[in-house]
Amino acid sequence: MTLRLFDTATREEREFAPLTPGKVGIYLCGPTVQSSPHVGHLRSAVAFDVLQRWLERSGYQVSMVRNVTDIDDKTLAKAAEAGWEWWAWALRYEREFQAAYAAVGVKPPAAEPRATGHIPEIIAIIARLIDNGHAYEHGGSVYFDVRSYAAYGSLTRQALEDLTPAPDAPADDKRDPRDFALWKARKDGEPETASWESPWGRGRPGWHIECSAMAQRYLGDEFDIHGGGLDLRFPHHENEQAQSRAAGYGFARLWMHSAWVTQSGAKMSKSLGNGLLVSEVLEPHEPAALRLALAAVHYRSMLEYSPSTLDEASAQWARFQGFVSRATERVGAPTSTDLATATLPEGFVEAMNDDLGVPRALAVIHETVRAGNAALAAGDDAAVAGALVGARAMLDVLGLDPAAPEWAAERAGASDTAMAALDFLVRADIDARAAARASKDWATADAIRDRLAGAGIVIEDAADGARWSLAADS
RNA sequence: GGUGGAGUGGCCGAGAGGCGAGGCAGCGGCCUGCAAAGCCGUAUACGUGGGUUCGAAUCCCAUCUCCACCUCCA
Repeated sequence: MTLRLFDTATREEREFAPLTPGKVGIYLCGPTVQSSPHVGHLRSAVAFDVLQRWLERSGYQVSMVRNVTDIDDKTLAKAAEAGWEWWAWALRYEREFQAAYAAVGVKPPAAEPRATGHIPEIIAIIARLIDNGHAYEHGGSVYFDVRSYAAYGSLTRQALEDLTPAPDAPADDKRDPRDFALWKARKDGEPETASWESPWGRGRPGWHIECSAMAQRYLGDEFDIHGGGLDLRFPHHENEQAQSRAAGYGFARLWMHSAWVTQSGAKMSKSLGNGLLVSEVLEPHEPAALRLALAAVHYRSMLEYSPSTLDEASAQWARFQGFVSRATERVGAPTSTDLATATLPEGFVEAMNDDLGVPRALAVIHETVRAGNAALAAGDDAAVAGALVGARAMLDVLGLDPAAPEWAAERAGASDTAMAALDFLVRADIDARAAARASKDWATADAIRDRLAGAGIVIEDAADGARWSLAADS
């Protein structure tokens, strides 16, 4: 069975066939870096990170391009208000986004281009659109002529006459009120550094044209997948597609859109004031639990976020972690080759191939972990080893292998040497407790356990002796 | 007004004509000195009203409610 993906443009699942065999080019709309990232931003990033990991596991070489929109009206306005240079303001938030992505295990993209670094490419496309009659200049600004392009509205199935006017310029300046800006003439009061020379005078690019230019620069005239949040479909993606295709390029062959995070049914967003900052969520919870919570729901379904969401994810994460560490202690860690070549359960593969069915894939992982835990209790080491390899390989596809370096290090928040030293100290207490238990001195044994618990160290008794671990953060 | 999406057990969430996904919480049991972890078991679930069908959460009709995009938005 091959991978099938839901194409938002045709609204149906389609068999995925890359333009170039063995390779996949993906353009993902990244953040507009004008304020701190919230949980919703991470959901989109995690969803496409899982796509990348599944494609890679399936043998493809993936070029993921995720842009940074580092200039726009809001960035300029907010920076001015704060007395910052706009570029310093943008970079500050770009760093916050990068840190947030990294925290939840999103792989760094192959390219992370900034809009302001691609002015020549942007100008070239605009010039081409003017030449072929799909764009026109007025007062130093350039607009896309929506009526010149018959397919306008096709991505989102909207008729031109049903749309409300684009508000990015006075209607008088445009041939049609729904025309949108490709190039914005510099306005009085805007910083000199926020404008560039162009055939139409100084100015800066419109939002949509940036993505058309960067996608083409890194992925070519036509590429496999364009992704982004569902809220970008219109006008952003509709306009991107119109520009690029009107300019004569094939552009994206398939569109994927991730749904958003809701709270009490309402979309999480800054403008509604219900945006939950990543920094707030990560304060009491492990990043891996946040990633699990965001990945666990199918990417096209709304994800209802509540205070218990992270508690539940933490519990699941502890279950995965517990099995992996117990099983590893018993049968040893599989080699990276074992993990890379492991045959994944059929149910898992089918679920992932069916438009990334992570919820069903997760169910298979739970089944594997349950079988592994049972084998652990039964002393069936061969079965334990099999379950360990399988579970880790599947979890890795979701970016959630507990033994992967990013999570293993995060868990302890300490280096290997510090952990070894801690183990040496705790071991003495465990031995003392074992002696007390041997002589049925339960009071002493419990006192030792309680004392360790007070220090955040959890003791678990097993048939072959006690083991310790650090308590979960939450 | 236009274009879409959603209503599933206490909660989160899959599924999309016929064996009650999975997780979290709860309850009972096993294990344990007690715990913890783990395992086993445990649910009159599919917004409402009709209809089609041997059989519907899944199809059809009607209806109610909620959400989103058409402003910046992942």
